[in-house]
Amino acid sequence: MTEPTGRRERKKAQTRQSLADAALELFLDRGYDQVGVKDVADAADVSVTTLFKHFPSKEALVFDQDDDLEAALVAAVRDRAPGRSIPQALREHILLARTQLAVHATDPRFADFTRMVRETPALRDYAHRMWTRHEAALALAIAEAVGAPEDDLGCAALAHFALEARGLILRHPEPHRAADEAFALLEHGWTASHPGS
Amino acid sequence: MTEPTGRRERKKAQTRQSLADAALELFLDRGYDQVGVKDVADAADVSVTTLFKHFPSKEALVFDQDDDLEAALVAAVRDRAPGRSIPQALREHILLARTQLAVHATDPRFADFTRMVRETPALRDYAHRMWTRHEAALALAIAEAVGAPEDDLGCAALAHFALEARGLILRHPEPHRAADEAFALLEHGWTASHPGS
DNA sequence: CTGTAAAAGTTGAGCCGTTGCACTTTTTGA
DNA sequence: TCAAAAAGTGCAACGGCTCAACTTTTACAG
Repeated sequence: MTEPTGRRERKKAQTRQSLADAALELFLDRGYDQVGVKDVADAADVSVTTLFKHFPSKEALVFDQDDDLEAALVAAVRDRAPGRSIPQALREHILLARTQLAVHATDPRFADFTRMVRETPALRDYAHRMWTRHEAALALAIAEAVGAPEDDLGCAALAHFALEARGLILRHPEPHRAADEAFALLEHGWTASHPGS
Repeated sequence: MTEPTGRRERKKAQTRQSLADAALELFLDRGYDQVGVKDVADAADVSVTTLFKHFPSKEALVFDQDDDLEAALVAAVRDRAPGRSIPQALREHILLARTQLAVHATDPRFADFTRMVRETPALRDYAHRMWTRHEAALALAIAEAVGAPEDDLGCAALAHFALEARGLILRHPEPHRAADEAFALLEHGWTASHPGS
């Protein structure tokens, strides 16, 4: 009984799912700021306190756990195609992962969802924090990839800028072009001091 | 009577000052999160409603108006010493302005103040927003300085990264070294596509 | 099975920052 | 002198979030 532990966790997961579903439904329908946590709790037929036992904040109702995010980020650097520079690998990863932290990327209303996140300050900031939280891990991965000391400032700077580039990219009407330009800048600055790819 | 308008504005300014002083005192004494707006209002002998007539939020009690900030930022680019690159000018400006958005830079407890801002998430985020709010203006100033179109992506990227570099710099134990490294990266990436300084 | 104690879940009351409203007082300028 | 503007006040309320207490469910010993 180590993995699919009992019938209890199932109910718990179900309640959690009901909350996430109700929240997405209401938020997309009326707008994030026009829906209170009480509305979500009522729609899922639980109390507000119960809601906060499942999700640490109102914003978290919309995002899934970010555990994989860090691993994927580190892997993008470590397992990059041979000959590909680290900034290039990061540009690619960020453009791809852009659509991956949603609750359900397969939902037909996915476009509405991303628009809501982009236009709601609270959600935008929350998503941004989910990324920057892994800055230290990314800096370490970069340092390992180039054989630099683990607290190397150049690696820390690249990690910082690469993650912050996301904000610039997402709010631009042509994300792909913005990414190219932003990472071209990092690419040149980076290879100047790290000749090896 | 255009400038030192009457005795009324004096009282208003005085009330405002009382609030800022009381807030700083209490925050440094007990810690930002351990003091409620009610405590500050009581200490300044006004009602909570009045407090919010003077300051738009609890965080704003600690920072002065940021009107000059944008002008100084633009000026740092426009009036930089001849031969000095834009990234270099920005590095210098950010290192200098680092200590300038406080209420009273002359206060003997200034070190405690900066430490509090650095360690209190709400204040750290607020200060960060004060900076990034002027990103568009900075991007425009850069574009003008190099004769690029006003929506040039490279200029926007440099503006974005330069302002975001602040976070990296402030949390590092040796801000000066961190600034050198971060802006060296930007410098190389920037001059690669903008040969003229 | 049964009894029991920990764990999980739930609840209502309440804190904190913030806003709106109705009202009094002060200042200003005609 | 009078009226309009502005500053201040108290109160009630809202939204996000937490706490202490209570009820259910599960796990396990006998």
